[in-house]
Amino acid sequence: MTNGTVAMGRPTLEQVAQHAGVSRATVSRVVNGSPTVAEPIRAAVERAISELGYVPNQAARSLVTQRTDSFALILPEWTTRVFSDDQLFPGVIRGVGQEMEAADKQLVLMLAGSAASHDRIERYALARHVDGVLIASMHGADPLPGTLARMGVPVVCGGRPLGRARVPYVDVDNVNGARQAVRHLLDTGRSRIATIAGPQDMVAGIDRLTGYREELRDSDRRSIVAVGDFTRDSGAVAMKQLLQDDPQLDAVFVASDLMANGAIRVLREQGRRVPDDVAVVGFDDIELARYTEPALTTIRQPIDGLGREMARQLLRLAGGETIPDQVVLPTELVVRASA
Amino acid sequence: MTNGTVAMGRPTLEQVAQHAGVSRATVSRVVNGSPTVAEPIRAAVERAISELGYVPNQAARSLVTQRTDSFALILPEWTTRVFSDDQLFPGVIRGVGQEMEAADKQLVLMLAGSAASHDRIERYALARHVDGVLIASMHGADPLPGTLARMGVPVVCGGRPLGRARVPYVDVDNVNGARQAVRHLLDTGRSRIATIAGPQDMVAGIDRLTGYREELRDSDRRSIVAVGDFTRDSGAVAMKQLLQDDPQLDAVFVASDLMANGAIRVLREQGRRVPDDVAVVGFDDIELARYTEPALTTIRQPIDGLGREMARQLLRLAGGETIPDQVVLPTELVVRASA
DNA sequence: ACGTGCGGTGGGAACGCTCTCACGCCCGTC
DNA sequence: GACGGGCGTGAGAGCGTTCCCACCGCACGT
Repeated sequence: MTNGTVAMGRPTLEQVAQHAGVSRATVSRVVNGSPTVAEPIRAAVERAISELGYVPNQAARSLVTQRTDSFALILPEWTTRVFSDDQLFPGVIRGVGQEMEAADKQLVLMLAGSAASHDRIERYALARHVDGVLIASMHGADPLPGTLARMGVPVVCGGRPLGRARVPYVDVDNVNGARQAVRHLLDTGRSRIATIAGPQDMVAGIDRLTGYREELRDSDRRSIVAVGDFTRDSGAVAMKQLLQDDPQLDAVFVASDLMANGAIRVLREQGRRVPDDVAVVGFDDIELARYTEPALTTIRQPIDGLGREMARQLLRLAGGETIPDQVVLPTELVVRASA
Repeated sequence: MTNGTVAMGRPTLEQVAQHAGVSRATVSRVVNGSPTVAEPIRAAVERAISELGYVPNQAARSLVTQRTDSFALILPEWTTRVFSDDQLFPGVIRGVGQEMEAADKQLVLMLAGSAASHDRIERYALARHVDGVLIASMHGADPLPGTLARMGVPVVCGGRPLGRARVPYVDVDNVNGARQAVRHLLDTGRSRIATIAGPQDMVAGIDRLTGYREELRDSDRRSIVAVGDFTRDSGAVAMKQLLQDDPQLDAVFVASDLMANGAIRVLREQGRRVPDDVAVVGFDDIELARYTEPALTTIRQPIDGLGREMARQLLRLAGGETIPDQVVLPTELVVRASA
C-alpha cells in the first residue's frame, strides 16, 4: 500500500487509465469530451479521475496541440501610471478578463515598460507561449503589432493603430463622440467653443480633436485649441492658456475628464462660473465625473465593452475565423451640470 | 534548397544542432548558459541560433523542468470595480508586474469573479501552469490561499489573510497608520474624533479601526464609529450618521480617501468648514487626495511597494528559500489642508 | 610507456499528452 | 452460416526539451 493516493506528484493519464482499467487513449477521450466513448466506461474513467484528483498537465498538452489556451494583454507601462486614476486601465483589464474567463482562456499581462521589453514580448509571443496578443493604447506608431502580425501571431489592437500596419482593431468612436460634445455646446447656445485636446501622438487625442474641428467647421465656427496630455495638471495648464488666447470663450470641450477636472479648477480660480460663464464637456465618463463640483457633462465610452470586444475578436481570430478590420463602439453624451 | 530557413514552423533544438554541427545536448547547454562549453563551439551554436531565429519552446521545457516561469496574480473581480477609481488596483498590478519583468517571469492575471472561478483557479494552479500564486485583498476568510498552500503551491497574500490559514503575507501597517492619523488630530488639538471605518470583513477595514481605537483609548477619548464600505457614497452616508450621532465632533479619521471625499462633501453641505470646524484625515493617499478642495491630509501607503514586495517574496518562496511569515510596510502621514 | 582524472561532448530516455491507425467485436444481411 | 461494415478501444509514435550517463581524448603522475 505504499503506492496510495498520497501526493506522490500529480497523477498522470497513464495512472488514471490503469486505475480505471482502460487505456490512456480512452482516458484522453473522456477528458476531452469525445463522443465515441461507451457510457459505462466513461463513468468508470470519470470516477477514476476524481478519485485520483487528476488534472491534465497543460505543458504536455500544449506540446502536442501547439496551443496554450492563453492570451497576452500588452499595456504600455506608463498607461498604468498616467491613467491610474481614471478607469481606462482597470476597465479594459476587467472587460478582457471577463471574456477570457468565459472562454476558459488565460490572460497573461505584460507591462511594456522599457524598449527592452518589446524584445521580450516578441520573443514570448513567438515562443508560442500564447495563442494571441491584445495590444492596448499605444503611443505613436508602434511597430509591435505589425511585427507580431507578420510573424503569424493573431493580434488585435485597442484603439486604431497609427502607422501603416494593417492590424485589426477595436476602438471607440472618438470622432463622433467629440462631435456630440461640441454639438451639445452649440445646441445650448454657446458660440466661442475652445478645446483642450489630448496628446497628438495618440489616436484618442488626434481623433477627438478631429471631431471637434469637423463639428465646428460644419457650423462655421472658429476653433481654439490647446493641447494637453490627458493628465489633470496638463488640463489646468491648457485652460490657462486658452483663457489668455481668448478671454471671451464661453465653452470648452476637454478631451478627457481628468483634464476637464483640472480645467474647471482653473476656471473657478479665475472667477468664471461653470457652466454659467463657461460650459465644460469632458470625455470618458469616469467615476469622478459624477462627483466633481459641478458634476461633469461628458461623453461616455464603453470601457469594459472595449476590453470585451477586443477579447472577443481575438478569440475569433485565433480560432481561425475572419474578423472585421475594425470594430467601432458608440459613444454617448451624458448631460450633467457642467454644460 | 527546399529545406531553407523559410518559416516551416519554428526551428527546434535539433535543427539548430544540425546547423551548427553539434549535438542537441550542446545546444541546450549553450541556451541555458552552462559553463562547460568550449568557446569556439559556443560561438558556432550562437550563430546558428540567431541565423535560424531559434526560440525555445516553453511547453517542452516546462514538461521536463516542471516549471513554467509564470506566476498568477489573483484579484477578486469586485476589486476592479469598486476600487477602480482609487489606485490600489493598478498600483498593485504595476508593482507586481515590474518585479516579475525584472525576474523575467510571466504574470498571469486571474479575476476571481463568481464562486465558480475559485474552482478554475485551483485547477489552474494545480495543473502546475504557474509556479506560484499571489492573492490580493480578499473579502472575509477566503479558503483559497490555505487550500493552495496545502497542495504545495507557493502562495503569498496581499493583506493579512483572515481565518486561521497560515499563509505568508505582505501588508501595509494599517494599525499604525490609523494611529498616526488619530495622533495627528490629537496633536492639533482636536478632541471629539470620530471615524468612518471600512468594511469589517476586510483586514484593511478591521485594522484601521483597531488603530483608531487603540490610539484613542491611549489618550482616554471616546470613540465614535460609523462603518462604510470604502466607496465614496458610503463615506457620505456614514458622515451624515456621525453628524447625527454627535453634532459636536471636531474631527474624523476616514479609513479611505474615497470615503473621505464623500464625507467632506457632506460636511460642506451641512455647513461645516473643513478643517476649521471639522478636521478630516483620510487613508491611502490616492491621486485624488491632492486635488480635492481642501486637499486631503492622509496616510500614505506604498501601493506599488506592496505589489513589488509581494512579488519578491513569492519569487523567493518559489525559489525554495524560506521567507518571513509576514512583511509589514510602513505608512506615512501626509499633511495637506484638511487637517 | 601506461594508468588516472577530468573537461567536454553525444546518445538516449523521459516528461505527459494527443492523435492516427489498426484491431476486435457485434450486428445486420444475403 | 459466412461476410461486410461500423463503432469502440488500444497500441504506438511523436511533440521539443532537459538531464543523466557513457564516452573520448588529453595532460599529468608514476
